[in-house]
Amino acid sequence: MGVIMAAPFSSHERSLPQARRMNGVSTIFTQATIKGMAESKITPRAQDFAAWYQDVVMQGDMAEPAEIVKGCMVIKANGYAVWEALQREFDDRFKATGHQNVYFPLLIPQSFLKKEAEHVEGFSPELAVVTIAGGKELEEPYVIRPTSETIIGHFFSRWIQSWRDLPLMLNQWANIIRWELRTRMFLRTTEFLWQEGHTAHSSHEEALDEALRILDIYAEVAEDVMAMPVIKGAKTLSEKFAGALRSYAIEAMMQNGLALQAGTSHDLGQNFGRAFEVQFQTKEGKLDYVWQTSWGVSTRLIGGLIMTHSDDKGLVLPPKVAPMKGVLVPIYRKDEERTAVMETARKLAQDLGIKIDDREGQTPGSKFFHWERRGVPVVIELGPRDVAAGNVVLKRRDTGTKHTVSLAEARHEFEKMLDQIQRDLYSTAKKRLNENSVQANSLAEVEKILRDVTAERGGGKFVFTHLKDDPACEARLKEFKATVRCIPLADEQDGAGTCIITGEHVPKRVVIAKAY
RNA sequence: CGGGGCGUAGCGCAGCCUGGUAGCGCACCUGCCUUGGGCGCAGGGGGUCGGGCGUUCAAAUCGCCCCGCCCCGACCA
Repeated sequence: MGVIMAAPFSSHERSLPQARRMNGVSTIFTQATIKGMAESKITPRAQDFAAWYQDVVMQGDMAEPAEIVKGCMVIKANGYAVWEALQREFDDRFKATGHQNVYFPLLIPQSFLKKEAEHVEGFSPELAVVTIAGGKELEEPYVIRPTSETIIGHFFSRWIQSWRDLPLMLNQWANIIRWELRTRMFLRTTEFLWQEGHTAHSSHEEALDEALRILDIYAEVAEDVMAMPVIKGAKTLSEKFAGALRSYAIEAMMQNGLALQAGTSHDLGQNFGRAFEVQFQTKEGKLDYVWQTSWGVSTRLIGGLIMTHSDDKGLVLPPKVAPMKGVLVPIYRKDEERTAVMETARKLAQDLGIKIDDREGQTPGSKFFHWERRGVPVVIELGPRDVAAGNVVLKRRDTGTKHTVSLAEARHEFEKMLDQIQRDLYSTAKKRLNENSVQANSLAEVEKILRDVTAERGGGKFVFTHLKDDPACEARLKEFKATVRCIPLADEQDGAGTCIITGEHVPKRVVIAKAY
């Protein structure tokens, strides 16, 4: 056999007759064979997007549910390596813009949360609280940080006295816990990893500049590194961070058309400064509260990455975040072929900086499937025919196309291919975003477009319409479970108009969508 | 927190209705053979059937209670 393997297995295929004839060669697929494969079973996107996502996460060896810990996940090596790549990209940019890394305690005195009225109200429902420690009931319980504004506010007040201490620009990489009712791997888990930046400034203008500068960094990494197009915008007042003056976010569109808030940056004003008495003496000698910002991206980005690029065969990773940019699969039959192929393979792999999949007892076919599922951008095939001809075959994960190139050009072609994949992934995603962005000019129109959209069924759109930034107006969207994702910073459409609820003048269209 | 589903070998499942002491496929181990998209053959190892209590001569199977996970809704990065 050897010629055939049908198209990738999918669940609808399981119901097909067990034996069939292709190219004159009969291939047998028993139900048990397909279902029982340790690596298999990816539900097609069109059938059930949410199930597809779960399958891709697990088959791609990115993560699995912790099972014994409710709502938590184990991030596996392949997934954590992506996180490390993202961490590097962000961390370099934070450092280059004057931020320093620090680490604050995981446990926060419960009373701290209560110091900012809106903050406590926003976070109370999702707090995990430690009441017993060392076998004794604590006098004051600790909450496990859901975010660190409060404890950082406390220390800021000790560290900041004068305008000379400002700006203070810190960042921490940490884990946090928010007791969520509904969890999905990477997108929303009880515990997750993130970075949280916290800065203090002497003027509102400077703080706002900082918040927007960080938003630019978030957008840059999302688009240039993750190949995930985003819309930068302000959150509405009802969607903003609990305790902020105004929140900003980057919003991405997943393949099912649902929005994903992929990063947020907050203008905290003086709210936490007042709550924690973070005062400084101005150049003029007067006392003022500091103007703060906070901002974060989390492991949720990995979920966004997966839902932006992956396909029914499994994970697709942009080269810039892929733990393995390529892998070489050697092909041989007899020992003498093996010797010749492996010798060339070793040189080539070293030249390309990639690994050889030299596992014995596995056919090349099973290796191709293996790396395909794990999203490796380029698979290099090298067999006796190639060695004889001085060639090598490069296969793109995203398009599935193969290119035969000479060994001498392999390195150049490999790098060119990686570069091309990175660009193509972005433009494909960008095109999808554009094609699924529509305008609406009445509430009925918005509802008609979004009413039947769900995470599983898909069909989501970004609906651009004129809506006043008023909780009462947004409440109307709840009737069909949509939200205002953001008020784009740049006017993405056609300027001012009248609010579809109140008829009042609003300066530009907002983005309404269903979201994760 | 409401609704639904599930829990039997590492994974996916059958067995349960009608009790009789556990089975299939994949994975794994050994050998031979194969290798350009999930090779084949032969042999082999692996399970306190989620937990507890009860009914019974006998419980994966029947009854009660508990636990956990997943999915769907209300809340959220």
